[in-house]
Amino acid sequence: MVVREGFQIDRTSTADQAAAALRERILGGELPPGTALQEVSVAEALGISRNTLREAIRSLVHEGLVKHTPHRGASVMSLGRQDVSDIFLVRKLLEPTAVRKALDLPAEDVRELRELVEAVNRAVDDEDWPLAVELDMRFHRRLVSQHGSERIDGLFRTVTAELRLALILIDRQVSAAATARQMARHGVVVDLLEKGRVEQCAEEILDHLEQGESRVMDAIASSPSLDFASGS
Amino acid sequence: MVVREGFQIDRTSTADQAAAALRERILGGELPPGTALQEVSVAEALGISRNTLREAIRSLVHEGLVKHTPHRGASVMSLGRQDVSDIFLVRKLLEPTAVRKALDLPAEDVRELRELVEAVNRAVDDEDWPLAVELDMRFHRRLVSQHGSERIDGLFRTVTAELRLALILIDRQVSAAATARQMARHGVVVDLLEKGRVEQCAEEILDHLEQGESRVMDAIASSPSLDFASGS
DNA sequence: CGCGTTAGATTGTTCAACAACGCCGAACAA
DNA sequence: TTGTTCGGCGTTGTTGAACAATCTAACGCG
Repeated sequence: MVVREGFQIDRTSTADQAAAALRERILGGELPPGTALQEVSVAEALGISRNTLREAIRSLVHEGLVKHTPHRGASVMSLGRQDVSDIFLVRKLLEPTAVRKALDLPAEDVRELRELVEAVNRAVDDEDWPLAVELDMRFHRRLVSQHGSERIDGLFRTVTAELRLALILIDRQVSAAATARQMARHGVVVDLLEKGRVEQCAEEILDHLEQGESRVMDAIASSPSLDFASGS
Repeated sequence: MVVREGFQIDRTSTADQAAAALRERILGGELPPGTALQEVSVAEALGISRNTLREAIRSLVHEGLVKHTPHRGASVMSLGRQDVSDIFLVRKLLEPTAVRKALDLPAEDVRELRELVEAVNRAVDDEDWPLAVELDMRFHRRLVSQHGSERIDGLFRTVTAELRLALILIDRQVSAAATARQMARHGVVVDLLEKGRVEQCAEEILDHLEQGESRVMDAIASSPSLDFASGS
């Protein structure tokens, strides 16, 4: 708690560290959706005080990763159809418009995107799914950053984080082939972008998203988790 | 604290109540941008514990109304050019696209919008500026809600709240005539919307926003507040 | 005048206690 | 059996005090 790790000093509050730790555990698949977060036990497990944990949890609630019911405690958010639909609504608005703003994209940005695509492909080849998902989302984040707005980036970041909540449940339900085919389309997007065929690129992304949405929806439908879990 | 007001029971945590109280004071103009929020004094003023206040403040930080610097405390956020630009970037993305989605708008929604426009006009006639701003933003919120996404509504809500942070500084700097002319355009928007001239309506809104942005920018330029106050 | 040092104030975090509330089972009545 | 009421028990909500870590500003010194 008071220890300095290595050489670099700490500069982040323990509450934020705790939030980060929980976020990692949630997005990593330990603490699956629906898991209750009991204050005393979690605080003890993280080695922090109950009050500090409370602050951390409040952050995660704002990020949409944790659901809080008064006097009933906090639990890892579990998404229903409605949430997934909402999330993809956001993506279908943000990503195509981002591409449209990416006309005359600097060469450096194109290179960066291409590197991400290759990284994703490598991860898919290695069948390292968690990494593939992580890189995939980083790619999309990079696209959305073309809007040039912190706030939009923020929304997109939380939205992708929430989506991962759904993805961890279905990671292995989904066939490898379908995933690979899906990921391969990123290359097409960058190609179109480089050639300035913006409108066509937007179409491509939209279709990409539609497919992604229906795949997640299907997976949720065949999942044991409740649909109405996310609250009325 | 433990008292039940009237008959209806409380159902909201004191931290949330405190956050709401602070939000109101901030948006209302007491606690102008830059005001330091000392934990002990504020907690005492609100009649709550320091720990509870901390939770409230963390909420406001997430909403963008309060800025927090480690070991230096929290203060009411003060927006710079960059923030205003960012906020209008978001609005210029969200509002025109919302209108485009509002094709074949139900009659009831149109009526609701029209009522809001009239309410705004009434407030302008009465020169009740705080109310006018409030209603103006409610009108825009209603537009954005056409996206049909909770999360987009959430982003827009925080963004408009932040904008009010800038507006309270310039409320009275701005000429009444210009404000009135600006607000009057809402009627045009609804008219176009009702006639289904969606594209033209989007243009109208975009122009409306451009004008609003430059007006806020001008006001900030001639304001004593620092531009770089929002942090690097 | 510049600069390190120290003292005071403020924030970060913990701990222990109590109040308020939800959950669950036992006792009881219909 | 079914339904209701009543406590007990565990958890959350909130408080107050305490200490550690850090920032700020005034002071004194060269």
